[in-house]
Amino acid sequence: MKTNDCKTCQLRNLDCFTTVSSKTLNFINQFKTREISLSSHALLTLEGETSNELYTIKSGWAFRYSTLSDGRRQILNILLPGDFTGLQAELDKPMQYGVEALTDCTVCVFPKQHLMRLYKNFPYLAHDLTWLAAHNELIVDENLVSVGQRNATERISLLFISLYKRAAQLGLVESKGFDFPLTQQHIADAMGLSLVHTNKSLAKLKKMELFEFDGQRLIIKQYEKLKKLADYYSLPLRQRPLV
Amino acid sequence: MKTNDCKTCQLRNLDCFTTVSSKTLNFINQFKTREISLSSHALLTLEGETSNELYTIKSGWAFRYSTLSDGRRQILNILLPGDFTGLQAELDKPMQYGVEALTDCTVCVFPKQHLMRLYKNFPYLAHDLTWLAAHNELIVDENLVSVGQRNATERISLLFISLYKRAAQLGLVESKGFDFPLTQQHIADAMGLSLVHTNKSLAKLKKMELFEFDGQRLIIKQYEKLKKLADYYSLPLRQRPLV
DNA sequence: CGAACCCTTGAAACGGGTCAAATCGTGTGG
DNA sequence: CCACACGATTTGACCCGTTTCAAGGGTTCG
Repeated sequence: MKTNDCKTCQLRNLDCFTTVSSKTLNFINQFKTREISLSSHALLTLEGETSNELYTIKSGWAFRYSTLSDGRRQILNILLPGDFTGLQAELDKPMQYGVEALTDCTVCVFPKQHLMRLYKNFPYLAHDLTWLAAHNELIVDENLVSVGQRNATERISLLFISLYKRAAQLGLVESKGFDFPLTQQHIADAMGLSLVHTNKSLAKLKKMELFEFDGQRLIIKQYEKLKKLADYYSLPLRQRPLV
Repeated sequence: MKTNDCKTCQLRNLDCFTTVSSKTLNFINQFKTREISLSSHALLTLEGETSNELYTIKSGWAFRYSTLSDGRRQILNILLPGDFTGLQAELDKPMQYGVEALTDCTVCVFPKQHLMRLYKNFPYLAHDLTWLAAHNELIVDENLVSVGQRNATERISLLFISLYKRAAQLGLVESKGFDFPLTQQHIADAMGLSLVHTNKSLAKLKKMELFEFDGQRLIIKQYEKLKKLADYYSLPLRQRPLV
């Protein structure tokens, strides 16, 4: 048994992920070419680089971003364990975005070249991949609504609510709090705000006692109020595939 | 032969779309349950509604949008002929977004229920579907970068450049111009700007002679300057699947 | 002890939002 | 054929949220 065998993957024990047949699991296991360990701030992929690989975050947090030529950076999506990325890019074409680790991460790597083998032999898995691609878009959609229509405090509220829910699904939340590796600069870049204004908006929400930071932990003190402020309407939760 | 036979679909004559085997084409043809004719302003799907269908725009323009409870609306993506939507939503779950026609449209409808049959028997087609889902995300990504990082004139420039390229691919551009059914309110809602400021920014770009309107036609007068202003780096163009 | 990073705060400038009103079609009904 | 309504576009004035500039303080780590 390989040390990094998919059969023993801790994520599969979480009931937010679907279960798959052992035959499928075997395939995933041999489809996976390797596992990467990234330390915080390390880059998984570069903008403009070509990549022939697909990635699943096994542990840790990362983010997908895109920068303009003058350095302005937009964070497109925060990646949590179980999240999948790499499909957006064309084989042999430079990618429009990069992926950077927020914490130490382990990432499972799959070759794009053999993707058709998956589609030919594992239609259910293929269907899952499409689901994941569509689900990723939904998250970007949500971000776009925030950045386009909400003001600073609403955006931050929504970000917190949304990450809270995703973390909770993964069993990362304990007594209303979870490890939160984003700096204020990350929040600013994700929400299309300046650092200074992000700081002031955070201070405002803090004074309203909607949340607090305990070191690196974000504690959601008043979930319902935060939700209302963000005008949040929940995405339907269901089991999601893990590739 | 059905009147709306996929084999005679005009879109397939465009060389921006991949060709498929006649067997596959037959399947697509019978997979399609019906065709919808929408008039301008008509709603294809409603926010919060459940839909068990997938849609391809056959002709006309439409847009996907999401609104907050107080009425603020974000346009997520403009849909042109050949564009595909509906994957984002879960079967039996309410959708987060609606789709509205910008012009008179015809839309091809496929049932989500029988999607697995496609995955089981047409792996290449299944692969195409995933590609389409990922490609859709790329467009939303691009919008998010705009809305998050660019100022008003940059955003509008990018929107025009991006629609120009998409229209050109479809053979809709003639002597630098193409039919442009968006109102200034649409542009505002897509770019996260107010109507008034959109109008003033448009006036500014118009005075710089970067573009002009000739009735409903948008004419790109200085493509390169517009591109530079938008800090545009082009998406790789390749043939794309048409389902 | 300094270097690097992150968070915090104040003051001033500005881009974009809001309010209000006029103009310009374009289509409709009397 | 004119009158009117309605939607879309313009324009001006004012206001406010956010950005920018600047500086200080905290913490970690070599």
